[in-house]
Formats: sequence, structure tokens, C-alpha cells
Amino acid sequence: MTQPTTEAASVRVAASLRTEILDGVIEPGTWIRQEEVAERLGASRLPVREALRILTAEGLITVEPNRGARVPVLDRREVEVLYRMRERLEPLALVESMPNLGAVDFDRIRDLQQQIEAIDDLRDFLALDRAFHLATYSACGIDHLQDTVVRLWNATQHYRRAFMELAGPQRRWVVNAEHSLIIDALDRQDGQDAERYLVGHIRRTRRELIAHPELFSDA
Amino acid sequence: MTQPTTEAASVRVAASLRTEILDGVIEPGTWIRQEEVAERLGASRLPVREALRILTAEGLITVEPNRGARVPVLDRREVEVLYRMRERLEPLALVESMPNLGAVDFDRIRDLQQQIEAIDDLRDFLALDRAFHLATYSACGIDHLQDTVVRLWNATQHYRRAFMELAGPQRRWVVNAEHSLIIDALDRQDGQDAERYLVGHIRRTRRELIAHPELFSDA
DNA sequence: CCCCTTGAAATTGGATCCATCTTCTGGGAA
DNA sequence: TTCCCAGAAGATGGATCCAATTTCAAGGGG
Repeated sequence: MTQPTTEAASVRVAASLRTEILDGVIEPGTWIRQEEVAERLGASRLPVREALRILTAEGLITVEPNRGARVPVLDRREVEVLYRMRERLEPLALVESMPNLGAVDFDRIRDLQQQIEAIDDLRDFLALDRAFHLATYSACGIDHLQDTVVRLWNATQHYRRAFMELAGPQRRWVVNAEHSLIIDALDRQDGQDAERYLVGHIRRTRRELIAHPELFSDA
Repeated sequence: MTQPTTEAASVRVAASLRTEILDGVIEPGTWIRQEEVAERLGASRLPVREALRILTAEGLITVEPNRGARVPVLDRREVEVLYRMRERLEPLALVESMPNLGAVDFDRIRDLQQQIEAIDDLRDFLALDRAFHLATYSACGIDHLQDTVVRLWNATQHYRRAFMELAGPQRRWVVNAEHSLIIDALDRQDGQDAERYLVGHIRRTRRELIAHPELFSDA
């Protein structure tokens, strides 16, 4: 068979750690011990080391030589610039993806948005929000672009969660409204409009997020 | 001592492979055998595996499970979008970096440009051109942004070299002129102008590069 | 003549053991 | 009391051996 029967251990370990980091189970700044992870996930230390490299490539952790790996702690300016990167890159991904979006893609996008509007749990909301945006970029056909966007989402995930906790559930209705505008522009195949709404969506979040100094470690 | 006495083997192997890939010694499409690299660089296979992960994170190679690693072959559209990503990201890096550039940075930038104008060998030219642009971004203070830019340069390096080989040495004078405009704008602390010149610089290269279908594999 | 199967060789992935580096703790001296 | 140094413990980095997967070639059947 041409399909691997069992997933590689390093990929499994990376998947587990990825979920734990994105869900905030592993908080920024805490060291990730190879042996602890190994015995907890039932693997040797070697695939754990490979997994840490994978997660480094995804922008989820940073590795310090002979020290270990941990989820990086970002200051306010860093998060702000990461959001400015999103403002510039994601519209490109959206415009490149839009012409190639098929009927099944649109169904999936609308379905995700309906789930977002119905969901209550914050963890699920964040995962669905992420899945929604990535779905709109999924047809761009450029792996490097999609990977870069994922890295930006990964690096900022912790602060997005902290912000949404602070902002409360009513903040989600802003998100939902802006998502609807994007879907509408995609429906009309209007790239200019889609780009405009997406930039506004990201920029608004950046501004509101940055306005909370208590989310960041720096003075 | 707080400084590591000897560099980690995986870092050394990664450095060697990185140079070989950027210089075109390892061409896109060819498989990179772990054992071959290991004995050639005097290390075990394990640090080679770590090195391949490092290079994957840098956008230089792609790893296929149970298959191996190789420098990816890009089609024309992929290279075009990568350049569009550069057009959007590098101006941000430049604007964020410019206010923090000190006197030593400016000296280094001017020195690099003088070297570029004097150099003859294509390999050195490409390395200096890369160093020049990265130097102008070096004060932005956002690791993630700089890393992303480096990945874009890495991924497109092969096609930049192939293009410059085709275009001939007189093409370099266009580069030098545009570099001078950027330096001038930085001197005046005019972010708008610097951004404008940089976008033009990248866009011109993209257009001329894309105009050579013989550089790409696709139909 | 072509295609499928089968087996061996080559290559990658994983486990265990050892070396090296970092860090923490305890003791001693100013 | 405080600072510094030495030594032990813990963690990461590396080497070797073994298992699983892929690839390629040879042989048989349609």
C-alpha cells in the first residue's frame, strides 16, 4: 500500500503537544521536559526530540541549546507586529484562494461559521475560528503561504485566548458579523471586498487586543 | 562558562547543508541521503536527522515520511506568490527596523553595498545581496518576522540564481541603483519612501523573473 | 509484450546506552 | 550574612544497534 499504515511516533507526539499548547494546557514560559513528555505519551525520547523540531518549525515553541524547549512569552510589540504580518499576508492568501474555492469548500466554510455561531465553549470557539479562516485560504495552492499563516496563528494563539476570555462572549458577535461579510464577498467573487473586510477584521482584533496591557509581560 | 564550548553537531551539519543548498551544490529535486551526509560531514545519522528538521524549519527542504528529504522544485505560480509575500512582508520589516538602525548598522549596510558593487562572482553577489537586505531588517527586533523573511529568501534562492545567470552582469546595475535609493531613504528616515523603493525593487525582480518560463518545470 | 507479484536491498524511523552541559545545593571563607 | 566555588544530580546531545517501510529488479502469468 502507498499509504503509511501507522503514523510515525514523532508525528503523533507532535500532534498531542500541538493540541496541548493551542488549548493552553502548556503555558508560555514553562519548560517542556523530553523525558516527561516521552513517558506521558508512551514513546521514547527520540521521537519527542523530533516532535519538538516539528513544533519549532510551526512556530509553537523555541528551543534553546542544551537548555530545552518552551512556548515563547511575547511582549506587546511582538504580538502587534505579528498581527500586522497577518494583515498583510492573509489577504494575499484569501485573494489567491478565492478563485479556486469549489462548492464543497463553500459548504465547509458556511458549516464552520454556523458551528461558530452555535458554540459556547471558548476552546471550541477558538479552534473553529481558526479552522474557518484557514478554510478560506485552503485553495490558494501554495504550501509555503499556508504554512506561514499557520505559524502566525500558532504564535499568537495564547494571547487570542487570553483576550477572548477578557472580552467576554458578546465580543464573538463582532467576529460573527465580520465573518458574514467575508463569506458574502467570497460568494460574489469580489476579491477587493473580501480583502477589505479581512484586513478590517484582523486590524480591529489587533487594536482591541493591544489595548489590554495586562495580557503582556513587558513593562 | 555560560557559552557552549563547541557548537552542537546538528547545528554544524545544518550549516554545511545550508551553504550547499544556497550555493546550488545540492540541486532541487535530488534526494538527500542521511547516511551519505553523515559520513561526508563526519557525524552520526542522528544529528543529520536533527539538521534536516532545522533546514525544514528554514524553508530550505521538505521531508516526506519514510521517503527522505529534498530541496523542493517550485512551479512558476509558486515562485510568483512567494515574491508577492516578500512584497508585503519586507516593507513591514524595513519600516519596523528603520527607527532602530544605529550608526554601526548604517556602516555595515553601506559597506555591504560597496562590496556588492565591486564583486564579480555570482555566488558572492547573491550572498551579499541577501546580507544587504537582511541587514536593513536586522533592527526590527521581531525574530518571527526576520525568520519568515529568511524562509522566503531561502525558498526562492535557486530561482534567483538561475535568473541572474540568464540576465547577465548588467542586470546588477539595476539592483545597485535600487539599493542606493533604499539607503538614501533610510538616511533621511523616510519610511514611506523606503517602503516604496523596496516594493518596486522586489516587484521588478518578480516580473522579470516570471517572464522566463524556461526557469520552471511546469507546462 | 505487458503487467502484476514477490523478494531482497536500501533507506528511514525508533530504542537504548553513554557523553556533555546546565543547574542546584551545600559548604566554607571574607 | 553574603558571596563564591565545588560537586552531585538532572537534563539535553550523540552513537550504535535494531525494526519497519519503501524501492527496485527479477521472474512468472495473462
